[in-house]
Amino acid sequence: MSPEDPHTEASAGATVSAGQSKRSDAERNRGRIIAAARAVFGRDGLNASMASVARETGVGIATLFRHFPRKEDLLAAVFADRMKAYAQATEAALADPDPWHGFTRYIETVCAMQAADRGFADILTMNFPGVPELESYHAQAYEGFLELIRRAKNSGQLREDFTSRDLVLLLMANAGVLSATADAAPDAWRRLVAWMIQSFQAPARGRLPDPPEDAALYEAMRRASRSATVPETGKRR
Amino acid sequence: MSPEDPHTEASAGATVSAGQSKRSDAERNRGRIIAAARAVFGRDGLNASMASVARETGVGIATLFRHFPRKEDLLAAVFADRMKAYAQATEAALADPDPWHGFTRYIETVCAMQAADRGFADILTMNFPGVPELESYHAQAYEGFLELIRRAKNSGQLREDFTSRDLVLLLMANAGVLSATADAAPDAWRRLVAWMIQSFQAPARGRLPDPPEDAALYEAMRRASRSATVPETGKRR
DNA sequence: AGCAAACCGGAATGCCTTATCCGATTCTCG
DNA sequence: CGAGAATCGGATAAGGCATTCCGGTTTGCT
Repeated sequence: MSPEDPHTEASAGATVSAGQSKRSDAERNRGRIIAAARAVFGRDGLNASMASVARETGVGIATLFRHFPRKEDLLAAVFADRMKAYAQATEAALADPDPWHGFTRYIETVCAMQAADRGFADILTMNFPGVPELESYHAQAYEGFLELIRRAKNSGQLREDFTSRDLVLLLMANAGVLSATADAAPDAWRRLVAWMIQSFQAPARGRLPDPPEDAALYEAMRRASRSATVPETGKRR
Repeated sequence: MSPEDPHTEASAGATVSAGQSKRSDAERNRGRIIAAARAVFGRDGLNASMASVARETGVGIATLFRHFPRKEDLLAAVFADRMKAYAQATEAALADPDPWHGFTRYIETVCAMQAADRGFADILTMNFPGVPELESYHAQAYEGFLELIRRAKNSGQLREDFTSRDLVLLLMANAGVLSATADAAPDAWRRLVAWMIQSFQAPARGRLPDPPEDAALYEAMRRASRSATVPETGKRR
């Protein structure tokens, strides 16, 4: 198979069983919705409204919600292929003969994916416990990244105290820079990433505070995903 | 008084000369509102609702809006003293005999202020062109930081290619980490800051992409402040 | 060609936000 | 201690959001 050419493939069969049992106009609209949503979320970020997606597609609101009953479902359909690319990026990086170069190129690639798609930037710092399409790729990418770390450390070029949680930290930091700079300074993120990568390089320049616990980070990402789909109804106390 | 034009006098009194000419209960309420708002914005971030501030204070919505006609005005009153502390932190850092230590401690202090107050974390990555209380402190802090950079570079411990825009970048990145981790991993930001500071230290480990233009960063911060006060009404095109 | 089921779009619901109106209360000064 | 004006607070407006309802239209099968 040729795994390149993700676009046409993904938009056609975004979910596995979406294939047949629909009427042709419904099938066509589903594809158009996903394409339009990709553009809208990529431009305006994850909290672009469902109405704006419907408008961009040229269909009514009801049509949108019939195909994707909750906003979460649309997000899953739109970002499934990006998550797939995200997971596959580790394989490409592992194929690099130079462990350190593979490691840095992976980080740059992932952060560039965030920069290219403001919605995806947010998605990467979230977990969607009810959406296996996104979660499984997330786990898969995590596995690959662990191997990347192991190789880079063995080569002596990655600091020993680097952990996988540091990537999550960088993704969150990068999302912050991207959402703050947006179109006004679209390349600012590159400088942040460069600062961080140079710091990751061995030898260590000093001690670091302990990274956050895995469980704590997971909890943080889970909360973020809740407040992103449900519009900020959180009044605690 | 002329009923035709009630707001010029009112806004002047609310912002500049908040001292005397009010009734005692109004004066007392003003103080209580600011205290409550400080707590609410610190806990929930900048987009906590005005209603929640009124509830926390124990006053009606109208009272809140009479004292602070726009949300922006309340933000200015609440964060003026933090901005002052932010500006004064450069003086403390300049008093440090060790230029590098003063530089790093300043960065840690500022990022700690972000972590201690989620509202302030956002404020620092924004500009409020219509609010001199915030803007002037911003400018003052900027001046002090330039001097800090000069000293640290002269001592040979700060990389020559560091610029003041890198602090803005770090503040944006830190805001991203803080808003993503929140209570779930409240110390995660310390690790990000440590990574960055170690990278700032001379000698340079490699080249960096150019920092964003000053004008571009300013524009980005200005936009952020607009979308923070006005609730996301931005429909361009 | 006909006809039912599936699908469509827009109007409507309910909850949120910032901001304003107006009748009731409370402070202040004589 | 008694007006009168400043201040209070709940109801209300205006608009954004995700989501649902319903009458009209299109499709596909016979």
